[in-house]
Amino acid sequence: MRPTEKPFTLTAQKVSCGRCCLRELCAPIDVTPQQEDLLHALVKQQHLSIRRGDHLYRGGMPFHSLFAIHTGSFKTYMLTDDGRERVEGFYLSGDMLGMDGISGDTYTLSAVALEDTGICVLPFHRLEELTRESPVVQRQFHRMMSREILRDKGIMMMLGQMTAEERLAAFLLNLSQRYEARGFSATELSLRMSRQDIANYLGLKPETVSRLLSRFQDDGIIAISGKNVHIVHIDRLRAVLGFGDGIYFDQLP
Amino acid sequence: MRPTEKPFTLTAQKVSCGRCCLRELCAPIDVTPQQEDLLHALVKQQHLSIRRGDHLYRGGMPFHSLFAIHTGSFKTYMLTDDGRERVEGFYLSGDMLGMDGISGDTYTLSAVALEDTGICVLPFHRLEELTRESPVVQRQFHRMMSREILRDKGIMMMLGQMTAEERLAAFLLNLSQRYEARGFSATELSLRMSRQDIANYLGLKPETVSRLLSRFQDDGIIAISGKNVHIVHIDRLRAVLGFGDGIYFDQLP
DNA sequence: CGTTAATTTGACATCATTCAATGGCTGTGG
DNA sequence: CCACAGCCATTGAATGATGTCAAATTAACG
Repeated sequence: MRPTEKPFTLTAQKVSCGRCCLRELCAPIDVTPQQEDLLHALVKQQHLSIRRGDHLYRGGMPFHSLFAIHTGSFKTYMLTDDGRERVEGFYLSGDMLGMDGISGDTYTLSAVALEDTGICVLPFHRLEELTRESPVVQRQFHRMMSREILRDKGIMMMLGQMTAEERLAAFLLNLSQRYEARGFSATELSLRMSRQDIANYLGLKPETVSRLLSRFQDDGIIAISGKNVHIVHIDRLRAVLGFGDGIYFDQLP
Repeated sequence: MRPTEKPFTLTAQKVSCGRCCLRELCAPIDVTPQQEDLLHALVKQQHLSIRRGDHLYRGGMPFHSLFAIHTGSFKTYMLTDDGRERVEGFYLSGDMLGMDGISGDTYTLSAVALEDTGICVLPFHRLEELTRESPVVQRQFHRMMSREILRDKGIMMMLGQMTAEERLAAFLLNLSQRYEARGFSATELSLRMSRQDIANYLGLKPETVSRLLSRFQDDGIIAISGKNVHIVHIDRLRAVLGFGDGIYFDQLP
């Protein structure tokens, strides 16, 4: 029926935040080399490799550390009382994971690798010590947490008042923006998550996501080849959102 | 058509966190009297009265302070690009406002008083100083921010996978829980916000909220008299939610 | 290469919205 | 105190978007 498009490849590999996997803690203010050294001292001790499908942490596990994604991507989800899962977010290289654990002694969400990944471990008590020593690091850490709050507000906005079509457009544009910030192409997306995960995240059913992707393709806005999505007309995708640029529905530019 | 029920009155006035309006910063761990004095020194300098309908802050205003609600209630909302508003939350006495401003130099949301209110001002740079001096205060502040994140995750869960009926039940149960924690009746709610605000918050239309309230009343679960809602069978209201107790859709017990 | 799971697509049902009309409350000024 | 205006809330009927169920196709993986 619909022609199978040629497969796409990602065009670059480097993370935008220079030599640092602590994008979240460094951005948007440039920290001094000295402060960056402090942060690196924090993380360079412990690295972990998590294979696709394995968990970085699970809800209920004791909380000790935050994690910065060095390479790869994760999804986080929350289990409902009756055992279903609710996808909370997708995290790419440079993103910080584990902030859901700070308020209690345990993690609330679960984080599972969408591909083979490398992550940096930040013992939280060390980070707290560090923030007491350096007001700049403290401020950055607070900004990071507040940014997570804003991101969630943005998702709430999406879930609360966007149509299915708008949600999917916002999702694709958000990914595009984040890929671009990491040095990948903004128009050739490699979706690491299943349609079901996307649907769950957007508060929709997989069938709806599938239908909408097909509709976008029929309209010539995107071209799909399995997990690869080529954004043909990013302006028309933005037009689907009307005025809502998705600036708030965001995970750090 | 439906009989007008007798009006209800709230049964108590006191805030649960003793002499402190900093519920969020004190809970759930008991701070020592000494630490509490520190916190009080923070806030006792500045108090504000905001009248019903007036704004505590607006999106775009420069961020300097957090606010603890002493008496009264607020709603927060975000303006969309085309001028409509999206209600983000309702805040009661003891709740903290303004955390949306930490990540930038300006507030992102706007906060408007739903009734005449009294609030305590916490200059953020003072709070940051304080957290550098006291690891306990620091931890509490981090918990508070993380709790805001969890709360938002809970709302996302609601918006993402609950039906309209479940959302309204969750909303009423959440309010009930929070009223009770503040020494009010858990079954006699005085809704300070309009139906439109409720609908907006829940991602629904006012007509739907109105219809569902009527249905709950017809079913004998609640009794409505204008802005006063009497929960007749709180267990049946919980049953509407199935297993989801709304434990995550919460604003500190 | 075969088995299994994921995705796509169609037909239909359902829930929530939209449009429209009525009724009730609140605050204001005479 | 009453009357009026304006907004908010309720209710009904019809529409439309998204979910449900089922089947066919494709992709994933050992």
